[in-house]
Amino acid sequence: MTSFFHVLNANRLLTELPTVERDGFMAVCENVELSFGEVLFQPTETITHAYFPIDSFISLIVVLDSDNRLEVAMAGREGMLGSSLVLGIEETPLLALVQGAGSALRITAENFQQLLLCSPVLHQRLKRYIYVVMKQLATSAACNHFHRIEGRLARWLLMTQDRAGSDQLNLTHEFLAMMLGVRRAGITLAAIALQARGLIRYQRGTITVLDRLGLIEASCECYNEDCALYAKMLPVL
Amino acid sequence: MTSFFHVLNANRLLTELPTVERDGFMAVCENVELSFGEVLFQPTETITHAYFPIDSFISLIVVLDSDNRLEVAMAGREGMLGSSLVLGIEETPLLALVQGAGSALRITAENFQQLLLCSPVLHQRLKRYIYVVMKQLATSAACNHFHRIEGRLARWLLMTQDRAGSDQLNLTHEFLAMMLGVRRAGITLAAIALQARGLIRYQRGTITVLDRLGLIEASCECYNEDCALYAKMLPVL
DNA sequence: AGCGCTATGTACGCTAGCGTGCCGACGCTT
DNA sequence: AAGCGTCGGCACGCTAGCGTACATAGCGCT
Repeated sequence: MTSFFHVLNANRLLTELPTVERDGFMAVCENVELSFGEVLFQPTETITHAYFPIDSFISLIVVLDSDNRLEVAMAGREGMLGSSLVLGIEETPLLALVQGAGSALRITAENFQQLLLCSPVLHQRLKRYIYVVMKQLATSAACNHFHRIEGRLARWLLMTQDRAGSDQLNLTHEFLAMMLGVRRAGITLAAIALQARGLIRYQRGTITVLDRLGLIEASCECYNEDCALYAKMLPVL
Repeated sequence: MTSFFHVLNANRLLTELPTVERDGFMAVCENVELSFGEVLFQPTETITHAYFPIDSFISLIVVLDSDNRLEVAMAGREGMLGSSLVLGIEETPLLALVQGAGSALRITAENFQQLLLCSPVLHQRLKRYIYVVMKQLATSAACNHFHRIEGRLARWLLMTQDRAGSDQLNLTHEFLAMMLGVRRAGITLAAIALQARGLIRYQRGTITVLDRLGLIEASCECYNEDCALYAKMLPVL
């Protein structure tokens, strides 16, 4: 197995493709480094590229107005950005903000859409991915409405940990407040509660997950359901 | 802003198709009557049919658990049910509840997926529809989180009015409470406020829209944005 | 060592909405 | 005309979370 293949292998949507499809993809993609805070897409902007994160991850955020924004989805190595290209639409409804620096494979919108025409396996897999995202969006709507900050915070930390592949996350309360659409002080209280239960430890912009199972326990059910849905629709082959 | 429904008496996704595609569709679809309260899909159930409402409309509801449910989308003659079939997935994530009785065109999952293979115009239009739904799901998440009951109620009444094609809606506060994921008493207060402003009138299970423009004024911006998005992505040809 | 920026802790009063329960009014049935 | 089930009005205390403000504490920089 070549190291190049290993890199490709790192995005879960691209694993185990037929050789011809993989080669086709590799021929037209490029490796890019994404840095924290980078904005890949602005809402309603035309998409020029699709991204397949390898060890980076990106938050997808609804911007209602300048005061009200809310993260509704996240894409790491299990997903992609620019999925609306799969539907033949060259615009994105959401703000895409790089939340974990790292690398990603990038492909131009045009090449990507060409490629899909002769990559039925990939195409089908990406349609399944869109279905997963739709269900997650719907669940998010209910979760944000009904669940308490503490449970939502726990869920968010778990999702981030999965994508960062590390116990240690660089996050401020301020940033978390923006993601969850709540006050910074609200995050502080929830974080104190989680820390008091020994589930996390944090200091000045770094949060460490100490007890992953306990955190799952503390999170709302939505975390487990998200995982189960992904596993069902996009199993590791 | 005017609503985008009043002109047509057929399903808007099916209008202005090339003759070949329309004939193909008509050959395999059937007309069905949907009655209030009927459940067309249960979450995670296998979909057997796609529906294209004509003068009926259907609520799509996330069921978190027995206490917590929330409407996240609505499909009337501007949309369809079973859009995941367009993605090649034969299951639905949401509860589909008939909210306005009436007729719809129905087509079996198998026929539908066959048909799409030789109906490029329809296929493309339905992919655009999925994009619209995705954006609406994302916006809903933020709207339900940030906006007050009164504004959300106004928005919901407008959306329902558009799809019912009538000023008079048969709705109880109880039902509205379930849709918006709030208390019945919360709806009563919001409804009193809207009535006091002369925007609606209601009485024992019937709500009449008196001042549509005023109601738009009272609703959150999400209503206008939904309309604008649909108009942009799926214009009348 | 001291400065200053930023992250976090905390406290204040306030509001929206919750859960609940009760009552009256409407209107359908008999 | 009476009875009854459903619908809507309302009131109670309660909670989560808001907006705001200010204080402390860690950390990099000079």
